[in-house]
Amino acid sequence: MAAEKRGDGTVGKALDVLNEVAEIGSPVRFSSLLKTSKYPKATLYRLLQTLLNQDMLSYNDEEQTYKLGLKLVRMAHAAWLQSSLAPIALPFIDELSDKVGETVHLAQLDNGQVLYVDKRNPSSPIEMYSQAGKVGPAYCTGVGKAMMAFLDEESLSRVISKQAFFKYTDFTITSEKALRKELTTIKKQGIAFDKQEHEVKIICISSPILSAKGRVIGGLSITSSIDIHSLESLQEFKPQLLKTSELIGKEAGAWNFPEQNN
Amino acid sequence: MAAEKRGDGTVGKALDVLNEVAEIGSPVRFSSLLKTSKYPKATLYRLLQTLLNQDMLSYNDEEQTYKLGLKLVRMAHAAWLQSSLAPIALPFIDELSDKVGETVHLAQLDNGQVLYVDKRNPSSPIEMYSQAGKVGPAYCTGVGKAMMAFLDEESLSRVISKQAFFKYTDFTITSEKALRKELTTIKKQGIAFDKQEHEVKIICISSPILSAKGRVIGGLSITSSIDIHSLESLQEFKPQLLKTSELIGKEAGAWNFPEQNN
DNA sequence: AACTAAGTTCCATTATTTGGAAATAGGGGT
DNA sequence: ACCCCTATTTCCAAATAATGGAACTTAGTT
Repeated sequence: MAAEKRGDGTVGKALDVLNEVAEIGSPVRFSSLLKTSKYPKATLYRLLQTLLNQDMLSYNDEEQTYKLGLKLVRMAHAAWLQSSLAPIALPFIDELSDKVGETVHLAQLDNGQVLYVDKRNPSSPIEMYSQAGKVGPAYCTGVGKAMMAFLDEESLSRVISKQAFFKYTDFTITSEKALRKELTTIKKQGIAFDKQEHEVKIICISSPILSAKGRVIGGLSITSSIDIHSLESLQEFKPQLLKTSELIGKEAGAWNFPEQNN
Repeated sequence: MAAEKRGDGTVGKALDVLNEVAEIGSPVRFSSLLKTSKYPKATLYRLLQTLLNQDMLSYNDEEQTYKLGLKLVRMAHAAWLQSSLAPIALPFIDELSDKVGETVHLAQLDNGQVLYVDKRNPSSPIEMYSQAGKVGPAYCTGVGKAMMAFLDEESLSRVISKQAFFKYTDFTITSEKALRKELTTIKKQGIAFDKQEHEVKIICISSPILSAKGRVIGGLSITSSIDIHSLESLQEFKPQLLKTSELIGKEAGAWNFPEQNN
């Protein structure tokens, strides 16, 4: 037995299709989905109809395209409230961002990737769309490395196996060996840096958020650009960053926030 | 024809269960769900397992509780990007919020309710998902009334039939008749006010966002409290509010934003 | 009108879901 | 330790829903 891979009957298939639409990221036509999809025409068609009925997708008559439905936005609000660290961490992040005057990110590990669940940007609002819900690579971001460094070996291997090691910049770590070495250093120092590994000019200092039992429940970072800060000057935020992470970890414990196992 | 009720096979049932968990808003035990649910024990159990497998739900071993999964947060980001007015409206809202220095909300009608898809709060920093994804009543909010006022009769009846007419404050409109009268005035003036109808002390001025063909695609509001503004002083924002709404409507047209039919 | 590509429906076959009932796991309490 | 009560999980034959190849419809082209 062992349905090792995916596949919970029809529901699994439907969510699969939903994911495909999500990943494409823009309105898609039926025929376009059909080309990628592993499901036969009639099946795919019916799955799409069902998802439409359920408001998980919306359909544009004129363009004949499908896209994700607003119902998801609605549900996600509930999910964010009840499943992310964000509501718990909120006051601490506000305070940290006020004090340091830089962009602060709160993230969690989700399926080997970094899922940003909150963000504070004290200065300008413009830049990008909201970060909550956005995902990024774990192996080349500050929060990602900070969280990985404190995983137990089993979880770590699982997460590492999901890394793409794509070379975003000249500084991106592109091998498991180099990554593991870096993680050892990070664990020793309690702090991770992103040295322009994901985006040119963007650097950050980051720490894991640990539960009372020492398990990783999230990550916190202060981000800046090399036009404003050097790695050394980011260092100065270390005490405040660690303090905030610790406070969030404590608070999470008080709220029974689950120890995850990604 | 007309599958009047709900029910797209198993997928529908699974999403139903997901909704139930979402609506409860906090981690739930199996037995607790079972009491509310229309599905028999074994069925409910398997649906929950499937949703767990798919990361739509997460399970807390110690507490034996289910809650919404992070996958939803992730998907919602994609949904927000591709299905809401927010990305299109972003620059216009930034500008409006800068100019007026007050809280600005962007909303859409979703299933008879107001779904907030973006928010700017010039004073305190952005707390993204704390508002995006939030829903509110249509009959007693500025954006809700502004949008309703410009619906065609068919859509309007549908939306009105979904209103609860709960009396939140002394000023809440609690009958269809009174609401329809108010909507007529709003349509004439092109602007709606929330006169503490939803929350005491909170007032707002609001306008619909219309497509080129005059169909409602969203709503925009400037919110304040009676401690700071009177209705008369909110009036002063009318030209800017209308202008911004118009610009967003135009831009949406350029991007082929679909005319919805709520 | 004939051709083509895209989208939709049909329906006999097959695979999944169903749900009552029984088994199992967890607590207390005595 | 034992029993009892409750909550959760598993089983399995019957019932139902999903499947997908093929046929059909629609819209756009030559």
